[in-house]
Amino acid sequence: MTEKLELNMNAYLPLRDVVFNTLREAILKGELKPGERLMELQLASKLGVSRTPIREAIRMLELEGLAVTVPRKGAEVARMTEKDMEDVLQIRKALDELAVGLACDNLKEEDLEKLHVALKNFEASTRGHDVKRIAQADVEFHDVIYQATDNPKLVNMLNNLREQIYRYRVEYLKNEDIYPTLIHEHEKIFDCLKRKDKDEVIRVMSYHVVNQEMMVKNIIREQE
Amino acid sequence: MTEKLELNMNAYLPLRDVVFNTLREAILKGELKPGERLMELQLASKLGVSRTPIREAIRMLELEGLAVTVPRKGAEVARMTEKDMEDVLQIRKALDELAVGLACDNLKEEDLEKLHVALKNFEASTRGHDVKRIAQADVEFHDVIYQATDNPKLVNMLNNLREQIYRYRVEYLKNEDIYPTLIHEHEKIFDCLKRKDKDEVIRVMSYHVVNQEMMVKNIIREQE
DNA sequence: AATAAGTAGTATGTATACAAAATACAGGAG
DNA sequence: CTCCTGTATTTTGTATACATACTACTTATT
Repeated sequence: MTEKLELNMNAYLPLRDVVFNTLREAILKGELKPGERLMELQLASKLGVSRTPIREAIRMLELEGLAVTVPRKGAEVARMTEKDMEDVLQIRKALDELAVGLACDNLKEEDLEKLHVALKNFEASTRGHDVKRIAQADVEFHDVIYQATDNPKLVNMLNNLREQIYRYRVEYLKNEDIYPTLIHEHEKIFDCLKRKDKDEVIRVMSYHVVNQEMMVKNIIREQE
Repeated sequence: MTEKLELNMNAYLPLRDVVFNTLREAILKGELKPGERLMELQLASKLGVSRTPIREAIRMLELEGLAVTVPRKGAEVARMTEKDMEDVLQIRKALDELAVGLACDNLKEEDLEKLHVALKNFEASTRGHDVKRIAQADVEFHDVIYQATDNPKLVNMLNNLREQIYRYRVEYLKNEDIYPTLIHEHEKIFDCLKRKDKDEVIRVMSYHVVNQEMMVKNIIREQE
């Protein structure tokens, strides 16, 4: 039969998505710096594709807030001022509170276990010095909560907001002094969820995000 | 899809943006119905442009949540289930609460005046029978609040969320019985903002959105 | 009659060609 | 020296061509 051949072809992704993911990664990792121009021809030759998928990927980055384009001038990696960061974190605070509240209502026993694993995993990661791994472990902890909201649109928006501050988060995670605080806050969130104490978990999450905001703002101020 | 779909070429804008706006309007107005396919060639010939700007516009609609594309199959106007609507309104409730709280902190005297004008304007519009005008007046009332948040990103997200339920909102606004309630709620919001009673205005706004949610859900249930 | 294979037609994915606008720079006028 | 301007170059905007996958219909086989 010809069945298996078709299965192999299923692994196929449109180039625009491959390009989109590649550029997004590069921006988040800081390989493409804020303000850097995204020139279609240059990117096309660098990635070995034509301009068409590049252009479509840029349109997508644009709506994700990772790129800004000026008509007839082109696109560049979005710059972030302190004000932009405040705006993003203000929204993120509201949505993280919503998410953790929903999670508190919905969490199953198995979710709590996953959360506990993620918690321990984060704690362990801070004993190493691999900042990316720490950031990843933190993402995974919060992801368990996001998934429990049973609201895909909300998950999507929270991931997007997280993306927008990722560059700066990695910076502040280099400061090892904050690890104990972060771990403690994660533990408190976990405890509240276990006890189904909705009001309290929202309060803790709120504090957790505000803390982040101050850290990130310090980073930005230093960079300027 | 036999409507005309004409482009407004007056503005000096890249065609992708013109096409994007045109298609978005058509979807919101219901000229393009949920589930309807968005075929590039067909749209291109109908709008008198090539496929390129159409494709880029579709990528943008996709990230706005107004279109869904399946690789190698094409795009279609996003369908909305009752669950999707719940999800959107859950988020909207959280962000509207945030917005009205911020507005309460920031509102200047002139903003209050603008809000009062919008309030009266809405009231007046309900005495006519032009549903679109009523919807527009409602949008303008809430826009004054959004603008006062001084958070462009939040404004953007709220506008996007509003877009996603616009089709159904216009439906429920056809029910004239609800006008007094809506007017009363708007008045309460205005009064609270005038008195700078932040806690209360958030409570009222929350109620306002929950009310909408129930109405919209009824509409969807009727349609199924 | 039902199903499978083959085939024509259609739609999307990608590349490239051409047009128009923006930018950079050189040279000349004041 | 500064500013303006014209031209060359670069870059984006748009259209089109070609390749490939999908759809639907027809035909053949059981």
